[in-house]
Amino acid sequence: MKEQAEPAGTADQRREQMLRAALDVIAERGYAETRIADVAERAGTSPALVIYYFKTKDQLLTEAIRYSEDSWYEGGTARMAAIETAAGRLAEIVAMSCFPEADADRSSSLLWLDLWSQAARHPGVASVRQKFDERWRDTISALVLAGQADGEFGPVDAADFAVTLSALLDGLSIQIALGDPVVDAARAFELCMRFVTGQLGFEWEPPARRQVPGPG
Amino acid sequence: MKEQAEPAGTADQRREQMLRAALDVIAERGYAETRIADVAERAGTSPALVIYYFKTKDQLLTEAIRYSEDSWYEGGTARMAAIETAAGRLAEIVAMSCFPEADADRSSSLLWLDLWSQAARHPGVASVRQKFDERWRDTISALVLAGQADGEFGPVDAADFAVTLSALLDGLSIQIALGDPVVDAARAFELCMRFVTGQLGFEWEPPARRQVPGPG
DNA sequence: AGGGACTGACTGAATGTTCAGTCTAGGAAC
DNA sequence: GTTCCTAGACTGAACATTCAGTCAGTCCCT
Repeated sequence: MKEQAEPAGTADQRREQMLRAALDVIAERGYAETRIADVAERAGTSPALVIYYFKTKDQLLTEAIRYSEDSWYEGGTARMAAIETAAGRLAEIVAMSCFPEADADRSSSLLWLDLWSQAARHPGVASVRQKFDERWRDTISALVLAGQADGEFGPVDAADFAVTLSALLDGLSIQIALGDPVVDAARAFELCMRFVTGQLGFEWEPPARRQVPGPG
Repeated sequence: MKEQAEPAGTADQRREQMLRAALDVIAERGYAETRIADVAERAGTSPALVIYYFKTKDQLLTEAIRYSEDSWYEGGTARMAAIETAAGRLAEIVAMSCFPEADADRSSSLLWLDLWSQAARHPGVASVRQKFDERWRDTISALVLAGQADGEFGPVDAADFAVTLSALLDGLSIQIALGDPVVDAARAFELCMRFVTGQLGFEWEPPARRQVPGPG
């Protein structure tokens, strides 16, 4: 038995280890600049083994992105399930996009920029994004319908609202990810919540559990 | 004398010709996959000449992006100058983002995806984006103030509105650029105008000059 | 003649992928 | 219990290609 950095474990663990390593490197160097050798080094193995698990570099990176998006989404929905009101869950959705560093996988927003630009040319990445966006909009839409059924929200077209809100969140994420001096996470959150409450016609007070920027 | 595709002309013309060629290639292959040889071929010259004009590949691509953004912005503002009402000018702003193909430089929205992802790592590109966004938000903000002075628009914080609208436009541009089946240009335009009119409190009727999708 | 525009032929480094094996665990045969 | 065998995990060393950037020199205009 040889002692590696990690006990190596099963093949599935190895795969996941490599996916995480790939995400680390993508966050640091960007999708296009990520080399197999980097991923291998980060995972404590050789480039050959990386190719052994994922046939090509493209496949590795595409799977890594899917992995990241899935765990980001799952983490969020798990957190949402613990919230009582539809308004609170909607606030959580907005917070997920505005405060990415609060998540287990930090720097998901930087990853999105690469996801979008790669989706333009790589069909594999495009389908990841497509499914991800669809799921995301469906989540918002279902949440609106639930809130309307409860009488929390006013009447708006749920599908239209979902498209608009997700676009707004994407746009704000860009500014946050790129560190725009005018649009930091706190302001993005506030502006977004203002839009949401205005559209759906409800008042929102911070649940005092999650830290929210004080009044300006 | 050998006949090239173009008579070559002055050095400045050559530069611009190369910048245009670079934009063509970036649109086709993406920023990261763009090779000097591609640009040279498209411009009808040799790779060596491209390096002769732009010292490095980075410089070529960065300048190309700046060139594209500038001409997109200038084209838009020129068109806006011909519009009487603030509401009409605001509609033009929204249209600029939603119908990029109508512009001289098509496919500017695909370029944005690369711009954002490259801005995350390349300081040169980052500053292009930074200045571009600032100018864009200032334009919106000034327009809102003008409309308020004319009594066309209701009272909203111009700066907040500019941040929100520009983010919304960015987000919708992503969907349009990537050909999302749920969000085409017409729907994006309609949703965006609904947001704008709702926030600023004015009615908007298509000026009948620019083609706008008829009612559903 | 001289200088700027321009080129073909190179080079050197980077890097994805292949390949020919090595090592280990575990099961079957005896 | 020992031996043999196999499949899968894993590796070091190469291979093949791609591509940015260099250079020595040519052509043309003034």
